Formats: sequence, C-alpha cells, structure tokens
Amino acid sequence: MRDPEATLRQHALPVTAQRIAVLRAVSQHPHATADDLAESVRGELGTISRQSVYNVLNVLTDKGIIRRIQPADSAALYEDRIGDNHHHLVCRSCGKTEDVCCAVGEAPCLKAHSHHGFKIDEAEVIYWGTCPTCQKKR
Amino acid sequence: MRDPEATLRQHALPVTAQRIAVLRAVSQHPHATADDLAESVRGELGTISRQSVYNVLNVLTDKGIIRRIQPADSAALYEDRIGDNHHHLVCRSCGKTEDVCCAVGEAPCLKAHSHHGFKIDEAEVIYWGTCPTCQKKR
DNA sequence: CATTCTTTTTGACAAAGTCCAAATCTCAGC
DNA sequence: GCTGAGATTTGGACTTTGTCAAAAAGAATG
Repeated sequence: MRDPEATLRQHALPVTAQRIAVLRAVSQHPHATADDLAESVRGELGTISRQSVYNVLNVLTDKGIIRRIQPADSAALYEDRIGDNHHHLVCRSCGKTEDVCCAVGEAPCLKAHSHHGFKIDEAEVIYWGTCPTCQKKR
Repeated sequence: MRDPEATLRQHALPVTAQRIAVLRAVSQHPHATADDLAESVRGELGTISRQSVYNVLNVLTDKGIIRRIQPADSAALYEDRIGDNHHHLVCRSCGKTEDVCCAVGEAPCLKAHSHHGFKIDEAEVIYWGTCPTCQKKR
C-alpha cells in the first residue's frame, strides 16, 4: 500500500490512527488473520481493541480496498492485492497460503455462465495441497 | 444414497441407527448444515445428540462417503454426490447453493500445476452470485 | 451370549465474530 | 483555532459452529 492515508481519503473515510495502522499491517502481512493483524498493529500503536480491528477490516473490505478470503477450517484472511483476479493455494496441513495467477489467461471454465438463473459475479478458486515444508515432515 | 446400511458395511463401519439416519438425511437434503441435518434426523429417530451428528458427519467425510463444503460466511454443508468433481454456485444474499458441472470438460485452468513447490490435490471452485429470487427482491 | 471395542450422550469449552451503549475522535464550518 | 454533529473506538456480553473428555450404551466377533 503506497499511502494508507491517501487511500482512506480517496474513499471518503475519516482518517484514524487505527485505520492507517491496520491498512499498513494488511499490506505488510498478506494472508494474515484478524488476530494476527491486531497483534501487528499493537506493535505499532501500542493498543487497539479487537472490535476496532474487525470494524476497520469490514469497512475496508466493503469499500473494496482490501479483500477477504475464507478458506475452510481457517479464520478469514486479508490481503492488499486486489483487482488482478488471482487465486489461492492453501496447504492442508499447516494452512500456509500463497497467491496463484490463473494459469490460463481467460480461464474458460470460470466464465460466468448463467446457471440456474443466478447472476454470477465472481469465481473463487482455492487450490488445496501440501506445501514443501509439510511434504518433508511426512 | 441407494442403501445406507450397505454403504456403511462396505466401509467397515459399525451400523447404527444414527448413522443410517444421518446418511439418509444428507442424501435427501443436499447442501444442508449439520444443524439442518440434526433437525431432519430428529423427525425420523425422535432424538439425536448434536455431538453424534458431528461424529457421524466427520466419519462419513473422512471415509469419502460424503463431501463437506465450506463456503465463506456459512456453516459447513454436506452432500451425497461425490466423485464427479462438480462445483458450487452460492447466492451472496440468501446462501442458496446449487451444483454446477464444470462448463469445460477438462478445466484447463484447474490442472494441478506445481506452484510454489506445493503438491496440489484439489481445485475447489465456488461461483458467487445472486439467485433468481433475490434478484427479484432487489 | 459374553466380551471387547466402538458409538452415543452430556456438558463444558474454544475460536471467530457480532451487537450494543458509552466514550472519544474527526472534520467541516465559522 | 474553536465547536458541534456525526462517525469511530472501546469494552463487555453474547452467538454460532464446532471440538474435547468421560461415562453410559450399543454393535459385532467368536
């Protein structure tokens, strides 16, 4: 995130220390949980309430400034990188999460066909597997 | 599910009334939550503990007899239909879930490329959108 | 049928979030 | 710079979804 404060102003959001710190934390720790981010922010601000972290994350997500991903068996993760339709690769054993660009530019199977009368607005893909570290441990 | 009891025996699982009832409920109510299933089973058996529902669902999932899906902002859903690599279509506003066959037979973008050294074993796809009913309500 | 091993039940517990009301802060306008 | 209205932050209680553990009950082998 280039300039958290400017980003907030662009979206007509009042600028607060908490918001700046959370935004910076999300940027510095991609795929972190709300709890991880709270810890990180405390290192910067000294203190922040659990509720505020959730408030901020929710507002930022609603505005499309950050993205929330919610893999099974994990708390929600947040990331900075938006607008490039990338997907995620999650380790079944340790939960480690990586970004993955869609291998095929146009992703034919992900075209928003109108199935069952639904209006589709997003195709979310999660690749499940085992990360290198966990492969060795076996 | 053709014959719940036979299915259990095939997998070397002791046959109990609870298991038969849960298995039948999953079959009759695709995409139901553990709670929904507990309710359904109570209509059949009269009573079942919450823990037993979870026990049974976990065992059946581990054995690959049923499949668990966990869309964001929803409790886990269970389904009978396995082994055909279909995906899901979820309504953002009411949570209604439908099965979707992958439009392209081979799903090129879902091939298990070895990214970041991960050993990929599954590509999970969730299409997010708005169902017909919720479109009208708007 | 009896024994052994597995399931079921009950109740406590845990994680991740949300709800609410009071206190505090931001920012536009003067 | 102040001031005031409206938004944000806080703290605490609460909800939902699920797991843990120990005792009671049930299934299946011989």
